Amino acid sequence: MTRAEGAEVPHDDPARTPDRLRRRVSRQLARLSARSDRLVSEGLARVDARRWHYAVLASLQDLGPGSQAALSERTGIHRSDMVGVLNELTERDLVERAPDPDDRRRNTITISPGGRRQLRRLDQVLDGLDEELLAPLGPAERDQFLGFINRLLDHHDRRT
Amino acid sequence: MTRAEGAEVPHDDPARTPDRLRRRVSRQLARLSARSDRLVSEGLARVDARRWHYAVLASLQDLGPGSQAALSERTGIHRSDMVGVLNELTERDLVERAPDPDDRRRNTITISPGGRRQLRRLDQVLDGLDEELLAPLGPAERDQFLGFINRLLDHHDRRT
DNA sequence: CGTATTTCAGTCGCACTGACATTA
DNA sequence: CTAATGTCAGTGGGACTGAAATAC
Repeated sequence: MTRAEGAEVPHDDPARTPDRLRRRVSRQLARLSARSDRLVSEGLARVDARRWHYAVLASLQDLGPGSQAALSERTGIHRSDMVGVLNELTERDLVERAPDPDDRRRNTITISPGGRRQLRRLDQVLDGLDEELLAPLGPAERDQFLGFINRLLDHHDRRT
Repeated sequence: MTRAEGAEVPHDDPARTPDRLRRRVSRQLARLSARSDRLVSEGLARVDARRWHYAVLASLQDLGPGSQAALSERTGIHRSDMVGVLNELTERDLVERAPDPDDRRRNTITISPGGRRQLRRLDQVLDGLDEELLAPLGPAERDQFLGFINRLLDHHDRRT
């Protein structure tokens, strides 16, 4: 089905040539992600949300309130982007941002009832979008695919 | 191993809660792609290249010369971005851009000997980067992973 | 005329860097 | 003092839109 490992084919050998770009994982991954991002961005925009909103709301719902730095850690959203995201979420009354009395450098972020409602909505929207994204794969394949991604992600996360 | 299909778990059910973000394929895909992109961008920058350069050079090498529109079609790079990429490639003497005598709207782009050399170099660099990206996966798993990506990509390409 | 090609200017979401003031 | 926190300004690559000029 595919070339054997370590076949030592030179990079200008016609044998590798016909699908050079198709076999470049990093490239195909980037292209797939771009399509996925567009799908998701459009879907979320229809309910006045962005990808970052979902990550923050889900983190607050599942792991409870936290400082901006803690949310940054949990979601992988950069500290300097978090402020803008929280501005948007507070504007929409989906979270509350209150000064932490125990450490006056910090804000404590809490999800609101409206935020919980929006999170349920976003989960439904994203269920549909993930379904659309993964349409060609069967249930077991989807689990494998997600498993591969998470293994790679874990591996590269532990290298920070 | 994972939840059964169609289990109808509500989005606020604690049973789905612990790894909500980890199970969102579109999100994990985007995060993995971001890490991959960074890896690749840094690696290519060390040899004065970008991702787009590789796609164009490989397409020229494997499928022969073509107009900018044709290259756009082959690589998936937007027509309006192609001009900038080709400016960079001609600056480095990796391709030649000549007016097409048969259709004076078009430029015919040809890879140069230097371009072929650079392509071989980029293939080596990218082999190393893909190896680093996929380090946790065995050979068969890598093939599966790439297979999944390409199936999804094909499916969504045929829907344009 | 409508259409295709190249080019330019600008937008957008995401990820990131560097700096700063405040507080621990 | 150093370190952490929130904030702000700015950068950068990638993907996109819209429009103009030219040639078919």
